[in-house]
Amino acid sequence: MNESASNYLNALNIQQKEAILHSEGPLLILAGAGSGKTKVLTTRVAQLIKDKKCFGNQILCVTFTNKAANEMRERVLKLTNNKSNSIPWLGTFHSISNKILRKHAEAVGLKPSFTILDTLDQLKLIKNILAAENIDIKKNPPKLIAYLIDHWKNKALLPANVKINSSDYSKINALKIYKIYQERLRLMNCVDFGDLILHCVTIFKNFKEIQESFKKNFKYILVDEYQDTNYVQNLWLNLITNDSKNICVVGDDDQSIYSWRGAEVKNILEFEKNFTNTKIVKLEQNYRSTKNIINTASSLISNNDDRLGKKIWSDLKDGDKVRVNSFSDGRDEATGISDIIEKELIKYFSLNDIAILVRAAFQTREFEERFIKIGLPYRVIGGMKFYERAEIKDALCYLRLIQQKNDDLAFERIINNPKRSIGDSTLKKLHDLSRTRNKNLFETADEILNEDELKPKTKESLKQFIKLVKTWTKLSEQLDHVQLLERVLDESGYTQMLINEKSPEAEARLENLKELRASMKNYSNLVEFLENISLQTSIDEEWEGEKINLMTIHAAKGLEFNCVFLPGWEEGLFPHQKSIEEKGDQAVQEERRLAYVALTRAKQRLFISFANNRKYYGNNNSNDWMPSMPSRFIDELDKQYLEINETAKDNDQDFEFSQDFNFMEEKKSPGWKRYLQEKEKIKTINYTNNLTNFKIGQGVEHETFGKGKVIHIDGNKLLINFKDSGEKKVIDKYLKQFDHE
DNA sequence: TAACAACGCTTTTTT
DNA sequence: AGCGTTGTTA
Repeated sequence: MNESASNYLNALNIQQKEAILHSEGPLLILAGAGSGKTKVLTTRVAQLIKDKKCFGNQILCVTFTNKAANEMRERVLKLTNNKSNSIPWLGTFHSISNKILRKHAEAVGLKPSFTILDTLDQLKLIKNILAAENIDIKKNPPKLIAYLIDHWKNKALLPANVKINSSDYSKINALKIYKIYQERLRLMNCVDFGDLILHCVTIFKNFKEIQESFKKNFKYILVDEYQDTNYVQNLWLNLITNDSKNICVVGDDDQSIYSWRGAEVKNILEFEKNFTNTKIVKLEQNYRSTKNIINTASSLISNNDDRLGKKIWSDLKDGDKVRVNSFSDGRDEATGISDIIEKELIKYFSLNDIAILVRAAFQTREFEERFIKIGLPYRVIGGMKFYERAEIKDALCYLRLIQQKNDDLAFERIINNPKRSIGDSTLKKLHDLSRTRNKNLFETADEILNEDELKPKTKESLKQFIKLVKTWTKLSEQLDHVQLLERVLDESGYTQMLINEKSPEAEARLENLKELRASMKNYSNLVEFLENISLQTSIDEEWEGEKINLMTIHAAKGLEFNCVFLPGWEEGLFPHQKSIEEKGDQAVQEERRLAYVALTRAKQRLFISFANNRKYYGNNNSNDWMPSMPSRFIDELDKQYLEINETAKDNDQDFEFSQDFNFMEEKKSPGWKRYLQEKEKIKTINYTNNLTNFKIGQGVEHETFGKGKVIHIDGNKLLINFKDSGEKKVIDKYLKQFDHE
């Protein structure tokens, strides 16, 4: 062992060392939140290479997200001083499967240049099939069918293997669609996310020599976030694991939050039954959070059953108590949190150290509005995916069609975009003809230019389009992919269409297309670009700059922040109503694990909050407030680690968070009465707030911005011209009168 | 065919 | 409030 290797081993605790040095045979690492599991995994990989147990390309290392994979790659390379291509098989299940499938596409009847469809393409395809089969779209919602297909794939079930035991019509229809769907995918040379993995499994099962070559190559296997693997992923792993059984999985049953995607905690619970002589290592020391945070999180998760029973502990200081705040409504919550950030945190922490983690994506909106208003920079992580934007998809579909004429979905998307007077009726005709002639849409369109199927005007328009695509196809052999895109956007009239629009949105779209061009330069040719773009979540999430982080709890998995805000801890939102309706107590337990993940993201400061009223669906009528109750999870937190602030409820000293949950039925319950009282009070507050006492031209003073003058009034929001900090919008309650000379 | 109004549904979480 | 689907009109 060389010097630097022993150095980095010294920085580890006993269990961590144990996990790293136990290189042979099955190993299960139960790693609590913040227990240094990434460190263990990266060090383990580095150690295998340094000890010459194998080459970097003989290690299969599977992570859950691209972000995690990139981070691991960086850290391993740092430890081994190696080149970036030295661990080629480090990636997500999907990206590794993609790589395998490109090599062996023919084994499942595909060409290596297959396209990966995203969720929207999938849905569109299902809709098309439903239309062609004359199946009622209302009785058979495409989304439900997509969901069922996904579930079957997660269970490794091809159409022929699906068993439906009841006379469940929606499932019978869905299965029928599934069959056609798979045929269509093959004809278009496309796969969906689920196929990436399932096709690999099929190949491993049907082609022993291919399976053997991988089994032989992968001397060591490592799997991160094992608690979130589903049946087909686990099967995939088993098929690729060789007789030496050098498989090391890392997971935390308390952090299993993807059962809705087919994840089976069973995999981690039964790992030792599957592999005899499994070595189990528990990492229980938390290096991330203060004692108060860890103890709060532990008290919550202890309410779950069926745990493997880790006891995580922290050696760090107690730290501040976890704060629980109550607000009158969602907007108030956003205001309150931004106040805490400005008044308490900004002095000690970078904005990058601050995160707001929400249960559902729509919750970020109120915070965005607030931050825009007061001028605090923020970033939303994992929001709109770059390649999902309409203009990007349009551009990609042009390229997809150029590269692969049988991509009907691409054809359909761009045929009338920009408008070419080729509308629904023409498209319907094309679809029908293509089905009877057994040709793809492009071929069919090309063919009927010589026939009398279409009106002359439509025919001419279609002719122009076909001609353009053919020209681009020829050009694609001479030009590089970036130049090709430029030609396409130009000659198709797409750019001109956006320029003509003259709206800010159109300008943003043009900007996005520029960004697309820039990102294409990272790939050497069109095929390579198209092969990889679909698996890219977004074009390198910009982490640069000083910004507050906004994201869902799911997206925050694996991350940590000094200061964490957890808003919206209300019954119905968290735990979410839908999840409870679907799966009852099992779902509540998963929601609780999600809450546990949320709590354990925090290193130093943790703020939980709930609002007494929340508006859903962006309803602006003041009477459409949904009354909300504090989440049961707040009740489950051990109070000795909390500091509770009932800012919106100062009249009720012995207020308890646990209110009567079924208040709808029992309207005379104390909880209901209290709610009515609160509602009255909130109305009063809002009323007085809207009538501000300040007048335009008046001198005012603000705690942080100093002195200034009122220049505009909008309800209780005032635009102030501050002497030192310029124009800012503030709410009147933060202003004092200041009579200037 | 395209442009526009009306309507109803939505929001759980994602590779 | 925002989107997609449906209906109406030029």
